[in-house]
Amino acid sequence: MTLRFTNTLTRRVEPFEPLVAGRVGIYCCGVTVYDLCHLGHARSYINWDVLRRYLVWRGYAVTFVQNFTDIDDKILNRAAAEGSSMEAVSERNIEAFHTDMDALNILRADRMPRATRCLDGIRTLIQELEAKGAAYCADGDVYFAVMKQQGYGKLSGRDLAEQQQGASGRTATAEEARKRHPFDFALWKRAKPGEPSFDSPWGAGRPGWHIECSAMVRQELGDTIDIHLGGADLIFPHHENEIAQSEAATGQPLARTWLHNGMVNVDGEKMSKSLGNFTTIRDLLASGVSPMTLRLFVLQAHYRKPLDFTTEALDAAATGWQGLNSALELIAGSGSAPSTRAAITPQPQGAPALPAELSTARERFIAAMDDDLNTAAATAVLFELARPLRALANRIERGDGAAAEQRQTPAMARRAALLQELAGVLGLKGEANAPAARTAAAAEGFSETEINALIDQRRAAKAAKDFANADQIRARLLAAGIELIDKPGGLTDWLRR
RNA sequence: GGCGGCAUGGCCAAGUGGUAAGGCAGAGGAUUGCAAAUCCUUUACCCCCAGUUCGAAUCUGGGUGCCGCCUCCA
Repeated sequence: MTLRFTNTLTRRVEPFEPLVAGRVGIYCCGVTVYDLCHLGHARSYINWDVLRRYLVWRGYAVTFVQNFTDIDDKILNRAAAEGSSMEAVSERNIEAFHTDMDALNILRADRMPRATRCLDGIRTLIQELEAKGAAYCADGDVYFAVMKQQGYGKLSGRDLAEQQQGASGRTATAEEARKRHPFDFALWKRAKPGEPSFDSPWGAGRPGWHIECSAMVRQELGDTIDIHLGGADLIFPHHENEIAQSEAATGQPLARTWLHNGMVNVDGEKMSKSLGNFTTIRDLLASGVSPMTLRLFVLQAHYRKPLDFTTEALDAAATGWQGLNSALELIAGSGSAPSTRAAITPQPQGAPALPAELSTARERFIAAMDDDLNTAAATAVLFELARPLRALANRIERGDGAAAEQRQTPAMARRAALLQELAGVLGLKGEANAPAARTAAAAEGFSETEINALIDQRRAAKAAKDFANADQIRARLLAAGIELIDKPGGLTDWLRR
């Protein structure tokens, strides 16, 4: 079984072979930092984080580069609207990006270049394109000449000759008039009065959107990289244009493999700012959805398919995560397995002989992930591994002494270690959440002392065989979201539901 | 209009030629004063039509429906 990916460039599933054996260079298109990240970003970066973790686990030396677009009309508009500066808006949102991504357990990229700090590379690239006749300057703007580039449209499956007809109605604006072809795009934009600008051979201005990625890829990873990542909505024009620029300049393929993730939909439509149907990551987390629930929700679907975001589906993921989590926390509680909460590490060479069931589980996990990152099938393996552990954890929680003993058996320990290792490859880590749940319950109307008092009342009622009264107390607390759990020895515990 | 993708049980979602993973929800039983947890059992002819094949959810053709891109977008 070999690792295979669906390459957007060839539209087929093909075996993955890095340019240099054992090393993988990855470039992931980042965000334009004019606002907070929403669930679409979360989905994309969770998927690519798993790709990265998996490659590392399989023993590749991965260099992962992700950019920030920190100059753009939207950032300037935002800065103008709030009376601050481009830098202030960018800095704030870069910080927010890190906070949100860290919360989702997404590993930080090895290098995170910013457009405003790569201007030398950008200017050099544009000059090379100009020298080769692939770019032209028009009134302070510089455009890429798509007609000069053989194969333009190969990524998105577009044919320039056919596309021209459909574009005939769009040449009215002043900018369109300066272009030689409607698909020509800006490499450098002349500065408008009052806007931040940078010097260049073509006058003061700033880089176009697409050129920064071409320059950063080259600067950080070289002319040809192994994998280029992004959302499906970037295929055209962004990635098409990146390819055109880079390949016109270097004469080399920009990336061997192009991977694109599907969109997050709401009510069947793409989540986007313009439709106003987006939820930010921090809003979702603030609403009480755990980061790992979101992660599981994303990973239970295949990365290329659209993912419909509904509260029902998210609730299902939350319940599913509780099960996995209790299995993972059982491990953490036993202190017998090594923690994989830090960065992912390669799987041990010459893995120890495992019992047949576990060894099969591990193979199924690898086969699923090798098959174009089939995380949905991979999570199924996790659930199957977790089932006995989860059952054990629940019995321990409810006071079953025999269950506590079983936790220590070698069979359970091996199963637990494997579960934790594979969960770590997917970036899933145990969350201890009981204390927070109690605080929330107490805030909802019943103080902890009141709850304890009611439990005492109920115990007395039970002793007097007054079950009607006992059940009434249970119902009363349940209505407030507090569940009573009777344990052996006449003890009663409670949980926030 | 052009390009690309998707249609699997109540919901989500794997499965690319040999009689359908997994999660959520549901049902029956054991157990429990009740509840919870646990254990056992259980719920799909894979959008429609035609074709290829010994055999198709899986391949081919046609149809229907939905989505994305073609303008900034993960």
